[in-house]
Amino acid sequence: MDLSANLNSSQIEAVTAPLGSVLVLAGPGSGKTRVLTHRVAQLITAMGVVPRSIVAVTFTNKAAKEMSKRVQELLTHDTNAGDGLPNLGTFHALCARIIRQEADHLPLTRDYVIYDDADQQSLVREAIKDLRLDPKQTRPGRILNAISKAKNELIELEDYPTDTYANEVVRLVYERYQQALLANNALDFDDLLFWVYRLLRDHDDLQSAYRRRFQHLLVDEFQDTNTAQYSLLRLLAGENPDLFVVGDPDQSIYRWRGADYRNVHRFQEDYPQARTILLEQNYRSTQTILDVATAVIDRNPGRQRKLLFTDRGSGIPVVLHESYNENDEADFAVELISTLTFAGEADPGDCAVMYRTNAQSRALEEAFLRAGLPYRIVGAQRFYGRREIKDLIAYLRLIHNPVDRVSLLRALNTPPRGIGAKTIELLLESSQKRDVAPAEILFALARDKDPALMDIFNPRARRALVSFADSWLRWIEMKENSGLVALIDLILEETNYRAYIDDGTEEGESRWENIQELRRVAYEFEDIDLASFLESIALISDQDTLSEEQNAPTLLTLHAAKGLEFPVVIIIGLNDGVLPHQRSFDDPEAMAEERRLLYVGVTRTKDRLYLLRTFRRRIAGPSTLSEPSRFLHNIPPKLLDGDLLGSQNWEQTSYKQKTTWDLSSKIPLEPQYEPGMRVRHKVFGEGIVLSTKIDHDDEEVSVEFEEIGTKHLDASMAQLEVLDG
DNA sequence: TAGTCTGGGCTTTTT
DNA sequence: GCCCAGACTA
Repeated sequence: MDLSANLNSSQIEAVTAPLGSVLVLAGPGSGKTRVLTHRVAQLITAMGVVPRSIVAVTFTNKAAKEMSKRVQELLTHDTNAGDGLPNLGTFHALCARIIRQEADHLPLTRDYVIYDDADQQSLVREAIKDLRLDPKQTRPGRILNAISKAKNELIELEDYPTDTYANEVVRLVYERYQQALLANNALDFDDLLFWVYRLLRDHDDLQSAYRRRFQHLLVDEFQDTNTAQYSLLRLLAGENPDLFVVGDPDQSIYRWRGADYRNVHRFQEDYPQARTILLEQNYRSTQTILDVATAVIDRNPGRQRKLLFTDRGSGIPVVLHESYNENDEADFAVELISTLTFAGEADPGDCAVMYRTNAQSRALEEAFLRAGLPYRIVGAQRFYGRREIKDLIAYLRLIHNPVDRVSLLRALNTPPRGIGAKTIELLLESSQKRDVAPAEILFALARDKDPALMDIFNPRARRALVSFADSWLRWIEMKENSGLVALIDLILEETNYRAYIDDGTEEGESRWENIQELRRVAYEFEDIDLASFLESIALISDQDTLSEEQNAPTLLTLHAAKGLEFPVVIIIGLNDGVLPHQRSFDDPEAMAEERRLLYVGVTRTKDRLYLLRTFRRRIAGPSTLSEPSRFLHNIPPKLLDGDLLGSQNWEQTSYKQKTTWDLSSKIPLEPQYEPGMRVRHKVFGEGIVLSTKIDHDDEEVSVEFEEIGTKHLDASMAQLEVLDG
C-alpha cells in the first residue's frame, strides 16, 4: 500500500522523515492524526521497525483507540506487520503498566489502586484533621492543587519550600498524604508519572532496559505535556532518540494542570538537530472560520505565526448574537439547532454547544429539557464519579487491595448496616494501635482468632463487622475462579444494593441503571483480571465517555472540545468574565490561554459557527450587566453576520424571540391583554385585568380574581381566556 | 445511629 | 443560587 497516497507535501515530509528527532507543528484540522498514524505505519512497513518497540502517547484513551484503529487499517495490507502491536495509550496508562511491572522496585505491590479526585480529597481531609489544622483555613482542594503542582514539577517532599506559612502547611499535608497513599497501596494520577520518572532516573539497568524496549517514541498534543511528562520522555529517549512529537502551541489549554507549551521550545533546544515541519493546510473549516480563528489568536504575543488556509472556499459568515440572559441564550441555542435540523441543514449529532465552565451547561440542559429534545453531555457529573458507581468500585477495590482504607470507609456502612461513626473510630484506633491495616482487624474478628478484639466492640457492632468481613473474605476467595460479572452480581445481591439505591424515584431508577451499565462494562472485561478492569476505569477521561451512538447535539466545555470537530458549533457565554474568565484577568499568561481556548473552540467548526453572548448574566449571586467578550472586538466585522457589537437596548425595549426560520428577526412583543378585560383562569376562576406590562420576553398580567384576590401572572403560563374586553 | 437541618462557603478547566 | 460539611434532633 502506498502510504503517501492522499497526503500533502508537508505531511509526506513528516511521515517519511528519517529516524531521529522530529517536531511537527500542526495547525488545527491539518491532518495531525493522519500524520501520526501514517508515521507509525511507515516505521513498520518501510523502515523495518518492530511494532512492539514503538510507543505512541496520546492525550485521551479515545485518541489512542482511534489511532490504533487507523494504524491497523493501514497495516492490514502489509504482510510483514505481524510482530506484535505498537504501544498506544496515554502517559498515565503507560506509566500504570510500567509500575505494575516494576512494583518490586517501588514501595507498592502490583495490586495498587489509583485514587481519583474524591479519594484524594478524603485523604487530604484526614491529614488536615490529624495535623489539627483548621479545615476552613486550609481548604483541601487548594492543598491538593499545590501537591499536584509539586508532583507535576517533580518536586520531592524534601525539596518543598517552607519559606511561607502556607507552603509549610502544604508540605506538612503533602508528607502525611503521601504516607497515607502508600499505606493504602494507592497512587494518585500525578504519582503515576512521578514514580516512573524516579524509577528510570534511579535505576540505570531499568533505564537502559526501557530505552532498548521503547526505541521509537511518538507524542501527540505535545504542547500539553507537563514537566514530569517531558522529563520522563527525555529519560526514555536517551541521547540519540527517535522521537516524533506533534503539537500546536496555540492549542495549549492545560496550563493550570502543569502543561507548559514552552516544552516545544525546550524540545528545539534539547534536540538542536531536530527537524521542524509546519502543517498549515486545513482540511476542516471554511476560510471564514479560519480567518476568525486567526484574528483571535494573532493577538497573542511571542508566538510563531501560522498561515491557516483551506481550499474549501470562504463559506458562510460567522453569526454573532446577543440574548438577554443565559436562559434566553440557551433557548436561542436550542432553537437554532432545531431550526437547522428541521430545515435539513444539519443532523442533530452534527451540532455542538461549547462553554467555558461546566456551570453554564445547566441553563442549556434545562432549555433542551423544556424543548423535549435529547442531548449528549461530556463531563459534568462523570459517570465514574457517581455515588452508586463509586460504591460498587469501592467493593471491587477492597477485594483487589484489602488495605485500601478510603474504599473500606466508604463500603463499611454503605448500604447502612449498623456500623456507625463510633464503631469505625474504634476500628481505626485498634488498627493504629496494632500497626496493621483495618482489614486485618476485621479478618481476625471474622475468623474469631483474637479474643482481645472481642472486647473492643459491643455485641451489635461486632456482629455487623463480622458479617461484613465474612462476605468480604468470601468475595476475595471467589475472585480467583469466577468472572467479574458474577462477582459484581454477588456483591449486589449480598449487600441488597438495589433496595438501597433504587427507592422507586426516577433518580433511584437511574442510579440502578448506572449500576447495570457498569455491569455491562465489566462484561466486556470478562476475560481480563480485576486489576486491569480497575486500572482502565480509573484512567477513563471525560472525553472518553462521549458515545457516538445517539444522534443528538453535544454539550461540552471548550477544554473537552479539543481534538473534536463538528459541522455546527455554537459557543455560548462570550462575555467578559466568562470568556475570558475573570480569574485570568490579572495574569497575562492566563489571558493568553483564555484566547487559545476560544481559538480551540472556533477551529472545531467545519461549516457554521455561532458566537453567543448575553446582555445580563449571573455569575455568582445576582444577575448583572455583562460586557461582551473583549475577544469579539478582534474579529473583523466583514467576517460576521448578526448584531453589531453594541448591546441592544434591552432595558427599554422588550423582544420576544420568535420561532421562525429567520432567527435574526425579532418581533417586538405586543400586549395581549389590557386593563379592564374580563378573563378566566383554569384554577383561579374569573377576574378583571388590573394592569399589564411586558417583561423582556413575556407579558406580566395583574388580575383581580373574584374568589382569591389579586394575582400576578405570566401570560404565556397562565393561558387566560378573554371573556370580554 | 440515621436522617434532617442549616449555615457557610464557594463558584475553571481534569488525566 | 447551589452544595457540602458538620451540628442537631428523633
